[in-house]
Amino acid sequence: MTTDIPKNYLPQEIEKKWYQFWLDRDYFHAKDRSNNPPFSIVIPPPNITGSLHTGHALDNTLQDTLIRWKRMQGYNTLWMPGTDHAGIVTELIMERALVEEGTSRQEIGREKFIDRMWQWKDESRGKIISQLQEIGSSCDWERERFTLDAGLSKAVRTAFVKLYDRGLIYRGDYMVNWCPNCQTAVSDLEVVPIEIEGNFYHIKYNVKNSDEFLVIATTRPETMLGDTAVAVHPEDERYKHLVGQTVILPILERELPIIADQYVDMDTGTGALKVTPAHDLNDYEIGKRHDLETINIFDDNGTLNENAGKEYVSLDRFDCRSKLIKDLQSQQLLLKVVDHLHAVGHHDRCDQIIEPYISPQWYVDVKPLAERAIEASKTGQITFIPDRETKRFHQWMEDILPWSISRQRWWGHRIPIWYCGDCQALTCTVDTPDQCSDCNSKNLKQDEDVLDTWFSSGLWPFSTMGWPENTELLKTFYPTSVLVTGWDILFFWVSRMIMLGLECMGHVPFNQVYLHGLVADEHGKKMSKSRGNTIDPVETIDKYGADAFRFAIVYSTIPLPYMPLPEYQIEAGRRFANKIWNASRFLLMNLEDYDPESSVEINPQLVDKWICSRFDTAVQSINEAFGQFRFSDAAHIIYEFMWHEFCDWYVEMIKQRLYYSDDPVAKYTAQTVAIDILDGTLRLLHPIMPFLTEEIWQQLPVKGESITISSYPEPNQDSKDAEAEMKMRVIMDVIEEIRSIRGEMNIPPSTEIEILIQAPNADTRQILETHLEENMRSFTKFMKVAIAEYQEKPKSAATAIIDDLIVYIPLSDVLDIDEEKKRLQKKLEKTRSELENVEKTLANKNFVERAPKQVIDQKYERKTKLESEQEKILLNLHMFD
RNA sequence: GGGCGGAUAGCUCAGCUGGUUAGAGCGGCGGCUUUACAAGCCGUAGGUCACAGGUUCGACUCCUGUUCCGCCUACCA
Repeated sequence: MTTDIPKNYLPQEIEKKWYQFWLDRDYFHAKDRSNNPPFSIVIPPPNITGSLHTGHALDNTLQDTLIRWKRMQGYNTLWMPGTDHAGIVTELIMERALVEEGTSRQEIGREKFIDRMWQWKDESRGKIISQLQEIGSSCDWERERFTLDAGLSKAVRTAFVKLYDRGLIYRGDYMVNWCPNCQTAVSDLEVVPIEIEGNFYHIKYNVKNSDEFLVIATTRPETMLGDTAVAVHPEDERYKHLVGQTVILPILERELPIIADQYVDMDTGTGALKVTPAHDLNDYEIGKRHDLETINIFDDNGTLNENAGKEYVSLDRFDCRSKLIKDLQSQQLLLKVVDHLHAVGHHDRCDQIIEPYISPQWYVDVKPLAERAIEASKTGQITFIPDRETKRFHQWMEDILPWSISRQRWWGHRIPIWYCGDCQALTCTVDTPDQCSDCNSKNLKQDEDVLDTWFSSGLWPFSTMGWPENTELLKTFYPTSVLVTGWDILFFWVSRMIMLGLECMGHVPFNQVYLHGLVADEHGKKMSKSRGNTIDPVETIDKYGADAFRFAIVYSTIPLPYMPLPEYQIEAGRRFANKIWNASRFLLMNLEDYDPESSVEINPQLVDKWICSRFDTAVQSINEAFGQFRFSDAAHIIYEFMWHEFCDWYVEMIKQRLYYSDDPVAKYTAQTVAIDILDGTLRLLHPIMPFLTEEIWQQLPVKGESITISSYPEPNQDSKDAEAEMKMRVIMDVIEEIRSIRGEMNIPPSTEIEILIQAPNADTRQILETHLEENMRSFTKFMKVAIAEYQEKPKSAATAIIDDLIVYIPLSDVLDIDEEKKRLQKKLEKTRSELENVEKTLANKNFVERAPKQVIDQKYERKTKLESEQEKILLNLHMFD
């Protein structure tokens, strides 16, 4: 047999071709208006930080799968793509580059720095988009957006002004999480507590005009330079008498009041607490209660300022700590140092230790927005999948704190607030004002800060569709259908979109939120660069092909927080692709005389009816699985059907008709059904493996321009054929038993055997007589099959028992009698133990009285079958005696 | 401190609202150059379903408790 179709599937040559084909035909472009129902997803915009990782591949594969599925179902689908400017992270990358060039952002200035950022954005964006295309993402590229685009910037200003006018945005001096490295405030969510092995430094504070002293235990001795009090618990007998007195702060010799406050825990440390209102959130609260002075001892970059005293000014905070410890030691004021394990906040973008720091910042009072968000979830306007995320969402929303939105950075949306140099009034408008809204002065200066990146991404579901204009696109696609993203950004992003969507649009931004797990390695450990267990998507696609990668991803997407994606799974994806390729190759090679236009009436045989029935079951379960976001299940079902039903059984069984049949209708029927099922299976699979399915589909004798816009299979009750499935079960059982004997008896496939079957039941006999022989030829070489109501057992034969059937395979001299005995003995044991269980159950009065009739009937049936089998096995075993 | 999830074959996971013999992928072992596929085909071995109770005629499945593992959240210096 000759063919020009390669023996192995070679994805590299195929993927680019079809992606371009799809783009050229504009298949991914959504219509602004359509009679078809809408289905829309906005992409979680990747940060323009360089390139994509496996997490992105996962996220976008799932979105593409859903979009392609819905597109094929006839929906007007919009997958809105784009990228995020990602403020701080991207700036850090640029700053590193500048340092390498021997300069810095301060040196080149704000304007030039921003220019450089835009250049970087163009490069990075291009790389990201091409990677998204490599994995096959069917985004509507004509609508691609970037968070700093003019349109989106207008949306940001509009949203800001709206919130400001409602009084929900305010500015003030508060204690924030300050990153001395990035020199900006960061949000609570960006601070990750990391356990570190620190120390408790026990420091002696002498009481003024007394011989007494207090011992203070602290993990951060350098902050003592900003101490303005010492606090004890009001009921602490050890210290009660000292309250109201004064201690002398070591080194600076400042006088500090001893105060009593409920906050102090008597059992922690020494029970005496140094109070540094400027550098600790709790101390800040104590300070407010007791009207204490607030002394800031740090500069923006984490070095000590002049308030720290001459000895320490300009030192880095950790150098200061070391020096201070030495100085205290030399003055005998450091009593002891104890190991102490405690959690310290680190900035998740740069890993530096966060400093609590008082500074002027802008805030959104999100409490009222959060209440609406909770309401939207409780009333079912928005649902989370998996359901456990709903609770997480509620908990966080209920305890929400004001959102600090100003960042002391340059790359981002500058806050639309202008300060008047004359009357000090604030002007907040969407369009850049040319005069003060209060006194009309032209002496205006815009706020230097930019907004938190999440502020602009929070508007993404509608800013990308043209808001604040009331566009056709918004009317058609807002609220979007589903948001697909990792559970780790539920608070960062999803929650903000929900709040801002409700506020700006009056509706939730999406009806469903599917939160997938994070990609892990084969041992369930999260993939991370520091662990060195990452998989590079580009390399993976080069090596295995995009479809194999996608299949592995969908197959692995389980509803757990971490999902293993081992390399062997991607290999399995490649093998699956190759299997489909070859099955298709085989069918295509057998279509030389096939005329799809033929008027010949097909005449389906048992296997044809069977595969159609099985296909229908697959169609039904896959549609259900996708509808419930059970991605792994969908992939399993299609894999099982394609490989183990279509390839292993159906294709094998029709070989007879394709190769040897002299009945043209029989052959034509096999071709027609095979092509039909292959066509349907490819369409089922297309959302998961778009390239391979398109390549094959284009070669099939089926009508249509592209599988991408063909229809997705729907369940069809008419295809269900329980009788065909039952009959095929009998045939398959017999074939499997024969194969098992061949395997265990080591009979080479080339050896022809004789098969004798005893089938006392007339119906079963009929099935075997009609269908066995023709369907068995592809599976085993035999010279003769004899089916009868009763068969005399040949002298030395291997025996298989299936229900009331006995299959004999005479093996005159080759039969290993001991092996055969062992085989039967094993089967007997299995049958006997199960039979005992069934008998025990049926002997139980309570069972017979209370169990449903259906279950009881099943048990009786099972019992009959087992008894029949046992009896026959025993009979055959006795023949050896 | 509060909350969530997990514990099933050597590894990673399925097993839905309790009901025949607990499955898959990968791996193991044995056999096949069968003309679609060795990235394949056939056969086969592995599990007292973490532990202890309870509900039930019946529990991997439901309930309670215990032990591990992972995660989220929280201001204990």
